[in-house]
Amino acid sequence: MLDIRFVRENMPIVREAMRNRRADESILEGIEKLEAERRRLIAETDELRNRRNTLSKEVGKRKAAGESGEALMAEVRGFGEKLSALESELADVETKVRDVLLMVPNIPHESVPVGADENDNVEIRRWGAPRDFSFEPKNHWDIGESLGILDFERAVKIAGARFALYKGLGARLERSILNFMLDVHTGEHGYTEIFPPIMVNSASMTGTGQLPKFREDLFKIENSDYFLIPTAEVPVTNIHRDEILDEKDLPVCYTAYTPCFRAEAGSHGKDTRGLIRQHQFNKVELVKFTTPESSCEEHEKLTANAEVILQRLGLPYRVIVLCTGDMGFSSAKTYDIEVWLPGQGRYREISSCSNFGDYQARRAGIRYRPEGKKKNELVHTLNGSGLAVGRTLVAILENYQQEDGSVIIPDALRSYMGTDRIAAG
RNA sequence: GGAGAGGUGGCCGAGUCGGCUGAAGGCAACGGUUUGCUAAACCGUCGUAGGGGUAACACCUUACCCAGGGUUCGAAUCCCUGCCUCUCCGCCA
Repeated sequence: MLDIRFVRENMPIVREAMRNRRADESILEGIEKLEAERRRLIAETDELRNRRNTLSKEVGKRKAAGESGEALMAEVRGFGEKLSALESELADVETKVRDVLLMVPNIPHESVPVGADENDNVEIRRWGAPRDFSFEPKNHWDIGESLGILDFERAVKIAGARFALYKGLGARLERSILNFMLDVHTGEHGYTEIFPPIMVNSASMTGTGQLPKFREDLFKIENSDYFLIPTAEVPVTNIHRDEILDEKDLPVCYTAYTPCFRAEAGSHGKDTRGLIRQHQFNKVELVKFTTPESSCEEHEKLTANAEVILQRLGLPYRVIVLCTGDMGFSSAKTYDIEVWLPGQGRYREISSCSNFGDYQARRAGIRYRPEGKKKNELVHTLNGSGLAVGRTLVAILENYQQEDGSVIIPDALRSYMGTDRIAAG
């Protein structure tokens, strides 16, 4: 959420940001009047309350002095109605202002390229070279099924479309990948491991920005206020909701493995086969809380931390910066890491690393005490996948497939797998 | 699931029969004095948010003692509902 004061004083900037994002500017209609009204009502109610409080104290004094406060009491009695009318009017206006603010996306960082859609994203760098195949590379679902390590048909029977069943070395590969990732991030990159609840309440979903705007993307548990998390970002960022952190503890860096659940509303027909787009998938997430001064630097580091995983696994990838039109709602700047998939002959997203600035922190009330200053300030929050586990498995199957149908296990995973190859039979 | 107890500032903890309590006291923290250094002692500061105000401070004011309602001239203090925590019993992994 943006600061109402910032919005009020910088309307042109806000409007331009929304235009650049292809967001619907019309929700800003009337916000200035509402905000002026809000402040007018605050002044009015405060004034009335002040008079009431003063007179009520006077009643107390008179009673203590043995006099009757009846006359005053009668006078103040009349305040009640006026006051509650004003209060409900104010509450109403405040809700309206807040509702608008919750629908306004973050302002893109100045370094973000302006663009309409994914075609305007800008590639920053590439690592590794796609391998030359002496045969026609297969896609991962064919590889997985013929090796007997992925079973999509039975997953449909058990749950439905967009679910997968991993079996034998397939299940083990998934587990190996996520353990490897966690070991690298905790052991080498200094992140603290978290294993959070994977169902959260609506306050947490609002804190990180999934609610109210993206409800249809979430799975909701019936007869409760619980939602299945779409990413560990939600529970992990909300660890410090409504807290004030010490500057000396910053940056706070967490990594968490969790299953993630997404309704994938509006993506009918996209990636219907294979593991790319599932209702349930595993992800290792990286989350940071930093000072405003260091958030850009920490963003680069976080992205680099995710890249290391691909490098260790020998998977070619590229990093792109999302343009204004393709960025997520709460993000100020996002790098996507895309891994090369020979089966598809193109790069596919495997990680998305975002700097949210103070946008989530304001919603979620996450602040810190700057050393030497009196005033608390909002932290900056960042997160990124480090990485999506299922898609990493896809990339390994496709990049390391052999002509005989077997798959070589990358060196980094062999100790986890207990084998160097997955072969049929 | 049954029966009790409770939710106060960064932490601990007091708040009498509702008024002068934004909240005693302690700890921690910060600034200072003292000290050969450390420790100790002493003095002071020390919640958050909104609005007004200021060049910026100062300052004024409102709200907040789990949340939401209610009673009252006036509520941390009384009543109701919800959420959460703890203890005991039962049950289950």
